[in-house]
Amino acid sequence: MSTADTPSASAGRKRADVRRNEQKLLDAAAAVFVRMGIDAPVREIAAESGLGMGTIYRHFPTRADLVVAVFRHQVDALAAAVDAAPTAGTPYEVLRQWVHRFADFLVTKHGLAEALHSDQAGFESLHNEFVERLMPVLDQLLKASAAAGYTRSDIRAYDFMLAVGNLCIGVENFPDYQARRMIDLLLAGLAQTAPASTGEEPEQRRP
Amino acid sequence: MSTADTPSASAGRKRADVRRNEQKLLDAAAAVFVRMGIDAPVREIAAESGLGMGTIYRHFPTRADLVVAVFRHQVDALAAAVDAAPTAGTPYEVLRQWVHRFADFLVTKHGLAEALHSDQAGFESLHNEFVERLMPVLDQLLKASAAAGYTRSDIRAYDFMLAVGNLCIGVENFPDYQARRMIDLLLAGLAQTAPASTGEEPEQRRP
Amino acid sequence: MSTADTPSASAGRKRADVRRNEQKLLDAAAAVFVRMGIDAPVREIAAESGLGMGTIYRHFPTRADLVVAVFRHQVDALAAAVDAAPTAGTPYEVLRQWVHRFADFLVTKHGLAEALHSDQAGFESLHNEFVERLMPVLDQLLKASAAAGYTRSDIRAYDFMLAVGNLCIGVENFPDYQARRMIDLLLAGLAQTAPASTGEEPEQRRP
Amino acid sequence: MSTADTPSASAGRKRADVRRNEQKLLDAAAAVFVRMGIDAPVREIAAESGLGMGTIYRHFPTRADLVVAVFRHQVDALAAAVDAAPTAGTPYEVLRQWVHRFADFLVTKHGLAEALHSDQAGFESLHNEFVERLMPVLDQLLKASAAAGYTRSDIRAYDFMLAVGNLCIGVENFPDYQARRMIDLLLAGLAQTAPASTGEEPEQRRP
DNA sequence: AATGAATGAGGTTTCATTCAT
DNA sequence: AATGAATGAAACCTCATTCAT
Repeated sequence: MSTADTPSASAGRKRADVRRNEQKLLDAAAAVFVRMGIDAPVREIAAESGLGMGTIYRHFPTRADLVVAVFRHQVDALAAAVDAAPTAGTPYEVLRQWVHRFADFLVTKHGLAEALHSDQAGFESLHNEFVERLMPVLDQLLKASAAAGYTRSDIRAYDFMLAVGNLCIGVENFPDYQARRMIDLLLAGLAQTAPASTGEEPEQRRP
Repeated sequence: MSTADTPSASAGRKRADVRRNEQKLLDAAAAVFVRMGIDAPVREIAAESGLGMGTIYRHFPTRADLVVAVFRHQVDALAAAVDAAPTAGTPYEVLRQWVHRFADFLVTKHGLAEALHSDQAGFESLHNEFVERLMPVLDQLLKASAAAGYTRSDIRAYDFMLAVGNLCIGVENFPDYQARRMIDLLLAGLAQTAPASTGEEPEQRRP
Repeated sequence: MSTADTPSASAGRKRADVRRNEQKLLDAAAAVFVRMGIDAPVREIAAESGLGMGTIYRHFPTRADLVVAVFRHQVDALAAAVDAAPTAGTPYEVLRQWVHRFADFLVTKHGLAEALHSDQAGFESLHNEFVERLMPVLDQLLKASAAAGYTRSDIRAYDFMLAVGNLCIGVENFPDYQARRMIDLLLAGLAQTAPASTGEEPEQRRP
Repeated sequence: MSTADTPSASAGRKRADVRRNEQKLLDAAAAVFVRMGIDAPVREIAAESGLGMGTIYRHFPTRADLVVAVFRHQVDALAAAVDAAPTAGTPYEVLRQWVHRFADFLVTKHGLAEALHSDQAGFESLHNEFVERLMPVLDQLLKASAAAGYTRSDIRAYDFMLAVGNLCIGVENFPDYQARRMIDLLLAGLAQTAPASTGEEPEQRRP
């Protein structure tokens, strides 16, 4: 009666603990992933989190579950970013900014870009998660830009997304590699639409 | 001059055996790398080659040594290709063809593109090998194309090489991913030189 | 007199709950034992019962306690069977029927016969339970049959009980094994008493 | 030439070592099986043998392989025993002696009798090994005894063998259990053939 | 009294690497 | 020089059991 669904002191407390532990795990995993890559030993994550190994298995039966969970937040944010942005510029510029934000995300998570394309069994779900959440967003951006005549319309969001992801690989291991420039190059290639054919487009593109 | 380094009859014979074994190992490793990836168990390679594991370690103390050796031949061929090619087209076309040949090479070697950017200790030498052998070639091609006005001149061969390599990652695991189109996009970005600023360039570019 | 030990209304209610839970546990355990054997994970039983694991430990601190409790009912029934039976035949026939009923019991409980002779620490109590409850019964049957001249009198109930139990082992894993025939063989061996000592017995035995 | 197939010093030595190690493993496993049962940790056996765990897996990939190997010798001896014995008595007596020797074997190997009927995956091979090697022998003994009129002819060697094996279970855990007497009881049951038909047999049986 | 999250010992298995022959 | 047996560290995963709520 009284305890309806108000998180009562006792029931609520327990749930809070559990959630806190899950957060600890996610934080620890994120840290360890940065330090040792996505294949880090479970024990390492357990140690980092201060929790037991069994707890990890309870929360995330599969390594992929953990990886997906670790990054879900940021993937969500990324997916939401496109709506939040107050259309700061041309569709092409919006696209460009989002792509770089995507790259930011990948680059700051050591091993994430690599894991995205891993052939390791069990990482399909990670790949899928990204594709399902982000590809629609990117697709929308690409279509808008193409519709406005800024970019080619024959590039698939899937390919483009993976390509950007791939270009981020190795940034940390080879500090001399300038992934950003390559991403810009790819974006430039996108912009190089069948240009001078009519001559009107340029004005359209650069008003 | 040529045979000068043949020691004695017996020693020479030995050397032939050794060299034959080395070749066996390289062939076996190449086959296994295709089958199981670049991280295949040493024992697997030993079995494939018909030789003992100890022999592998004698010849190639480090896994990277073996990997480098396995691909050196093809790297050499790639490096030589640029001279051999009878300038079949514009510098940009030559560049384009070489880049795709490079991609061919990476894509057909399961796991090679990945290994190139691996952070696994011991794979720097593989990276270095590629950089040392191929970057000069690519640099030359880029410079030629830029000098002829086809492409931007502010792109470093190092970045471009790694970028192309990166774009090849995942081809086998995600068959839907069309790496070639993305490589072409990158090349297109390269071509999109500082464009309509003067208006003369276009003629220069497509004579 | 009878309800004298009911404490207070509230406490009594509690007790009812507790008893109900205990029954749930016993039912669940019985089901799980059949499904997964006597060593089934505690969690499995908890899940089956709808109760928590801690509750199991409260009621049955030791696995053996649970096992014993699960089967106590049927052990009791078996112990009682001898009185209930309206002496349907010769003492030997009564003995034989009881032995087969005992075998029925063991065979239908997956893993019970095995557990009875397990060296796993903690199963002594199971063994003891069986010995304490059933051996007296069997002893009585054996003595009656021997006294009537049907069977040897030099066989201990303890040995015989364990032997019958043992003969039931493997019935499920090796469907070709015909435990019943072997039990009958054992019973036949029992009947082969030191024969013609007096001369009257034989007629009595095989009329 | 000279090294034909004579176990040369170098080649022969290695092989000898390997064999010696295998023997060490078998001895160690036998000891550990006695001490801790047939499910003893691999590490324990490794420790006992003074060899590494990997060596065990090399020699005996499966636990069952090891178990079978440990007991093969004695199984062989048991299988051979029937021929070696200089027919010391009636067929029934020969049968009886062999059965007891079989029991000796099982009883002295802690956990063997249990393992023979284990439902643990992977022990089928142990069961099979026993059945294949020993059942024919027992079958022959049973048939001989039956043919000479000493015993019933309707008992299958398979059942009888398993029964004897079963009766040995628990000898060590329950020192009060007299398995031998039960085996004799089973044998007695076997002998109690449809006797009184002629009346001569009894004399024949107990001269 | 009940719950079930957390713990971590314990067992398994794989493979890179060494080294005696 | 070649061999491959041996080693053992590492990683995985499962549950019995405890204990805070």
